[in-house]
Amino acid sequence: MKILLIEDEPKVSAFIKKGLEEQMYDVEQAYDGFYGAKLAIDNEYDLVILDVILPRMNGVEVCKLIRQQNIAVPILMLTALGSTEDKILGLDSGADDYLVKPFEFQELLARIRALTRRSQESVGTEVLKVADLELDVQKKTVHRNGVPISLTAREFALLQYLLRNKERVVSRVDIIEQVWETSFDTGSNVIDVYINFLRKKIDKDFSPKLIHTLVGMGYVLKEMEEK
Amino acid sequence: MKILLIEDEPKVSAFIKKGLEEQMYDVEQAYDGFYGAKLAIDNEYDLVILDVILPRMNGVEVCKLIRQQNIAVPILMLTALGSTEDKILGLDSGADDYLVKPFEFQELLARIRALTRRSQESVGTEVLKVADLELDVQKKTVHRNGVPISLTAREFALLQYLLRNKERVVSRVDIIEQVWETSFDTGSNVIDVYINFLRKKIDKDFSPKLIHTLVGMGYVLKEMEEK
DNA sequence: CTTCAATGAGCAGTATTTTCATGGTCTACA
DNA sequence: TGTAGACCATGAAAATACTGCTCATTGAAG
Repeated sequence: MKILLIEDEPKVSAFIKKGLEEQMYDVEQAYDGFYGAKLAIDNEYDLVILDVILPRMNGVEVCKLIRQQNIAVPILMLTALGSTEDKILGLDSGADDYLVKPFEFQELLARIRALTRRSQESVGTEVLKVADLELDVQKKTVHRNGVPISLTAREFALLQYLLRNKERVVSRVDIIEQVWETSFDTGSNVIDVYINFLRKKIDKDFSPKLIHTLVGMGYVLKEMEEK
Repeated sequence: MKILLIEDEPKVSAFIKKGLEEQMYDVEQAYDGFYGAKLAIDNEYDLVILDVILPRMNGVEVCKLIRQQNIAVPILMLTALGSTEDKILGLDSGADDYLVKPFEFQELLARIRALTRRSQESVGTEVLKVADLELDVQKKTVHRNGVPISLTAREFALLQYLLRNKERVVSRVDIIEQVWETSFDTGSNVIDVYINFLRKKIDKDFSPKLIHTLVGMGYVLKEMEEK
């Protein structure tokens, strides 16, 4: 569990770091807002603890910047500024929790547990399902009705995307952007071809069919009640 | 945004409810822990606000019970118990935040925003309705009186436009511009034809009729009281 | 060198979109 | 009350767009 601690006061930072490390957290430190933001954006942390009053860039700005980069890491603001106004400012800039100094270390730990609980849950075996089709994201295996099915990397990525959006129609543009990670329209029919591959492997010998075409709209993965 | 408020003190509950409703939240109330837990488990809320001291089942128990059911709804504990020990107990029972009474209402609102931010971000499920007709923008599905109806892309776009302007007369020019995305008047009657297609699929086998012609003006989608 | 994933091109078949022609309905006005 | 003209509904056919699938080529991995 990696935590980024952005706090300019060396003694406070060291104290928190020590306390967290006793709980087996892996702590990295930043001593100013700008560098802290850079670390948060370039690395993957499980939590950011963020002081508000910081040199070079204040905590609220750091928070906004991180969120602007579309990074969803939990952020806990930790500061001496205890007015309701400050709290609102902090929370509305994208922080998930706001704790006022001085605080009891046990409370900080409890709040850290609450914030990191969700991401911990998801670690482990993520299995996507629809009807009798199962896809294990970590193991990279796919089964339909218990029968193992082997897919290529691209096929797997496509199926995974369809599963994450099951019941929802996804357009070719969505697929190209998310699975192929290009938005450049090559006028190609790769997607059609791959949908075809998946159909052969996943739908051909089974029923009900799960991959459906909506002409002019895209594809859906679902058990169809209609038609 | 639906919030479940579990609080036994009627005056406090009413006060919070009123304040939340002013912010356009949809609030349901429970006055004891057992009933509150039942509501939280049987329904889908965007947030649960949970008092700790409650009749029949205390807040910590409620929280544990909800989490045992594998329900990930954000839970905000709101209580007079302000000791660090109480906070830890609350947060570790599965709550996401813990606010001590008395509190400033603005802080509660900010914390609610922080807790609900994530679920809002997630792919919103936008459903347009009129009478017993429902259209899911993402899933691209249409139901009337629970019966699934399949539409082509153009039909869907037209119906979606009518739904977004339900109760309001839209002219042929509006439709051509918004749905066909051309303003060039081709002197064609495509729109009439498509209205006809929609009528067959949506109004033919149902009642009341929803698509109405206003001669010389255009079309409306609404439940007609008159005529 | 062989194998196989990845992709583009082409074409046939199908579904959708649009046009066209016909007939109906409503309204204004003599 | 009758009728012309504007407006609308609808079936069918034509035009078009879209999709499924095969095949050939490329390029990377082993």
